[in-house]
Amino acid sequence: MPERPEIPIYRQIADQLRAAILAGELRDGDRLPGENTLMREYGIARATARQALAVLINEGLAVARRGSGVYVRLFRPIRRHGSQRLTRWREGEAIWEADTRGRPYVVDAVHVERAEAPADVAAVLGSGQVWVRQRRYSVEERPVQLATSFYPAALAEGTRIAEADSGPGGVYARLRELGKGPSHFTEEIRGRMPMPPESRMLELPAGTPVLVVTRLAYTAEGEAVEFNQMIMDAAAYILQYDFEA
Amino acid sequence: MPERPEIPIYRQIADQLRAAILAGELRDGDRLPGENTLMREYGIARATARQALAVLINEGLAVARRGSGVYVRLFRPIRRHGSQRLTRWREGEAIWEADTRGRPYVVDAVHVERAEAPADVAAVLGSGQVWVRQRRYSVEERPVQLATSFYPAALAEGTRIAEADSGPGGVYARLRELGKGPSHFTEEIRGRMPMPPESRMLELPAGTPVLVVTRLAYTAEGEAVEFNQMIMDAAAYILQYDFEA
DNA sequence: TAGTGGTCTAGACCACTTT
DNA sequence: AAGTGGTCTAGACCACTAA
Repeated sequence: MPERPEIPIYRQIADQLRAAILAGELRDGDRLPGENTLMREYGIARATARQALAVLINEGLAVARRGSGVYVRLFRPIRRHGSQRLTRWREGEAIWEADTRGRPYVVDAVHVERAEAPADVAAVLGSGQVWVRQRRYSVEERPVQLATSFYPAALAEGTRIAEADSGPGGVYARLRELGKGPSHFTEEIRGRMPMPPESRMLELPAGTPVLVVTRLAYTAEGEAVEFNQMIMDAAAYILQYDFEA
Repeated sequence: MPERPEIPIYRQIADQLRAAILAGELRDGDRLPGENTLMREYGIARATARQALAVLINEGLAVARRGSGVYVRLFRPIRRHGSQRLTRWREGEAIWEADTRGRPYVVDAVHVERAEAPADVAAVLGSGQVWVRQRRYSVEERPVQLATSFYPAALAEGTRIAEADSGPGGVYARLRELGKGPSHFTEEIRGRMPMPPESRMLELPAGTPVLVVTRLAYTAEGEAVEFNQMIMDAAAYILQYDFEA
């Protein structure tokens, strides 16, 4: 086995399995050799076999199903257009429709409340009191995004922005009715591993990072009217931005 | 110890340590309790203590240094602007701490060659033969990005695009001289765990995802002149895009 | 030299899935 | 009932770091 004894056994095994996956010998959903198989085949201890499989699981290339086996992971991303998608809100259509292109989607875990803004949010919105809208998006039964939006309380108070159902056209339509329609946006994107609550809400298998998109929306006058933070299953998304030189 | 026996011991320990990190009790660079400490303190076996620490390491919250200990991880990102036209919208609004000013990039691992294009590249550039430019960027001694650019061979042949040093102003200046200056860009962003070669080149600790940015550059006439794929240490970058409704 | 993390063995019991 | 992954114990030897 130790063709290259300087490389740990569990890494050699992981490398072989990864190569098989990337070469297409093992496809999406295929079953990988399990712990017992690896123990027999390579003459190693249980923990070592687990370690090899853990490498692939932590790379997001495989998922473990208790009582069943370890399987090659699927990747069917949603394409999200950053620069073009927001042009359609004027027509009263929910922004989310643009992303899924007719694929069925579900919004749940909706939670709307008035609260004191975290320091970073307050600094941007210039308002200590905010209305907070939280929700979760799922596509084809699979949760893919958690979103939390903040709006200055002075703006949202008494409007449907402060209700669970924000009405036709969503929050942006309400803002426009207030003469505060968003016209400029900035989006910041970071990548990191999920925290446990995010992992739970998005039902993420080990080895899946999240994309954190923070969007700020401004009126034409430069007033910040929305702070929106989205936590996305990185395996579920491709973000696309178009711009000119 | 088992306040909630349904939660595995190693998770309970990891949760306590994570809470201490997020609460600021343990700061960037601080040493976490090591394996031996956890074994004594919780009366657990070695493997269990390792498992607890592995959770934090895989979340990117900690890094292990052999022979030394496990430490809380630093996060000092670089802010990368995808579209810089709307700079007035970002003054005084940096949400996440980022230090971009005056930090020079060092470029190494430069490799330029003529090759046959991969299928996806060929489909975009409309050219099977391409010149490939690879390089690595580092900031403050730390490698942060790998980049691979493809140019149609018919365009690059005989120009400095096909040389290691592309000359003043870089490749884009050469393209302009050819009357093929890029004027429209699209960038696609994905997040995933790194493959071993990427991990090695970027010297990534376990638990750090990468951001994969694929940029396509088009002339004003709509001709694709560059396919550029960047692999970025996700802990080192914030990507920012500005746009209007 | 003492302590640390990295790798590995050889067991064990459990919950869960599949047959 | 058999097989699977999830958790855990109790050891071992090693390479590396720091005092």
